[in-house]
Amino acid sequence: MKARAAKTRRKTRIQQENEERILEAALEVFSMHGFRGATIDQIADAAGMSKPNLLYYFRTKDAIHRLLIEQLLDNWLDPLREMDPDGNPLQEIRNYIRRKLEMARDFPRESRLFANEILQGAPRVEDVLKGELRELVDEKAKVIREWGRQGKMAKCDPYHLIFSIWATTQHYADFDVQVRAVLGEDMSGDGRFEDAARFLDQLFVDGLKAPGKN
Amino acid sequence: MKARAAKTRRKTRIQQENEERILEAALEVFSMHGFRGATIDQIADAAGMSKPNLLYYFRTKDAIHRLLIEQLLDNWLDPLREMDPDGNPLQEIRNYIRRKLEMARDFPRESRLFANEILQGAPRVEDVLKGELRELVDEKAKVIREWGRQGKMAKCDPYHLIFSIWATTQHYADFDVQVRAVLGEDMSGDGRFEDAARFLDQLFVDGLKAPGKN
DNA sequence: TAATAATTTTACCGATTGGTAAAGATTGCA
DNA sequence: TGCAATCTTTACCAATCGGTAAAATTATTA
Repeated sequence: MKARAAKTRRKTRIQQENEERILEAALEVFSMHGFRGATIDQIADAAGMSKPNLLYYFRTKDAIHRLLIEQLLDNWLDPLREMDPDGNPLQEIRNYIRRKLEMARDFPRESRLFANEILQGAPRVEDVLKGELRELVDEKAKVIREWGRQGKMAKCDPYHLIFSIWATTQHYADFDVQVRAVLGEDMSGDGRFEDAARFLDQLFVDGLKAPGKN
Repeated sequence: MKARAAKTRRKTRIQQENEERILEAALEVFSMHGFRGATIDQIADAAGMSKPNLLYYFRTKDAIHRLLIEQLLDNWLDPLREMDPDGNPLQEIRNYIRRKLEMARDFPRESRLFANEILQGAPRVEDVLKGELRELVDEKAKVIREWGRQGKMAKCDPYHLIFSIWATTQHYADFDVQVRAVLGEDMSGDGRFEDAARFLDQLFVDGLKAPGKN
């Protein structure tokens, strides 16, 4: 522990700055090409430094990726954690959807980094998925089921509800290229976002059947 | 044209078999690692042949990928094409959802191949997205809007409706690892599929508000 | 300001990448 | 059966991959 303490000494100003630049560049590259498709040269290029210089701060490509994923997972589950068992069910779900949608808008690269990781078999996050994530979802699933039992919202499969919220919101980050191709580039990002938010609100609350018919 | 005709002569039995084996292997590898993350050696390995032998049938890595994407797009849009303007709106939408869900179940690698491509900026399918895909979606969006206008279903943004159908259904193929991690490996694929189908039916038709309340 | 620590550059390494040349083996057919 | 067309293997290539060694430079501090 003493020996380690010497290694864990305070970070230099330069170290601080360069690690940030590297992580920023790596997020850009990894989110675009996935782990195997990304190269250290690309990241170094995007960070505006030489490859050996980059490797002075992170000893391996894997180390950069690992840290990025770690930081990502820290924030990723927050919106779900915030879902309040004592709140108004429909309002809680609507809030959750909106928060997830905001994250897709504000952190699309993080979303794609995660999507790439899952899509390619999640070799580096499997334990988190089966541990932390699963526990949190189990917990919130119980809450949602209880809401249904109490007649505060429709009874439904809470797991698939959560999946469908993840899917619909993250879609706007992960499939951004497709969304833009279909809607046209000219529509502003904010307009798209507001339209999406309005639609998802409607879908998750009322569904699509003709109004007035029950 | 005459000169080309000579090249387009009938395929040998061996050629037929080997091209199939290669495409099958390539689908496996590309869908797992994306274009840049996949290597010819991996594909050749999976196809049980040497790299130069593989390159006898496909002259470049790109050519294999291109053909796979081409074949994929042929089938991918069929369910949407089949949506009948003269059918019962809600039933047509439910059918569309089910067909897409079946595709996610039966062709998960194709779904992931496409997802990888879009996620990584869609460099090889941009023209299809902005052309064929966009036109089809525009056409069906008009149909859905008309359904709303006639009071046969709720008025809603048809584009975001289509996005949300794509997102929710493809999620089960693209994020399979995550879905399994949360639901547990033990649940059979069929059970998962039926649960998902039932939930999506409920969501898209009735939404989540408590039944009886309008 | 001198010495020490931190940072950057230059030059490189072996392994792997996508792809080729050409000789050898196999196949189908007259 | 012979022979041309098809197929497969062996041996390679230049470029790029992730990563290292060590000298040269810059920043920090006693």
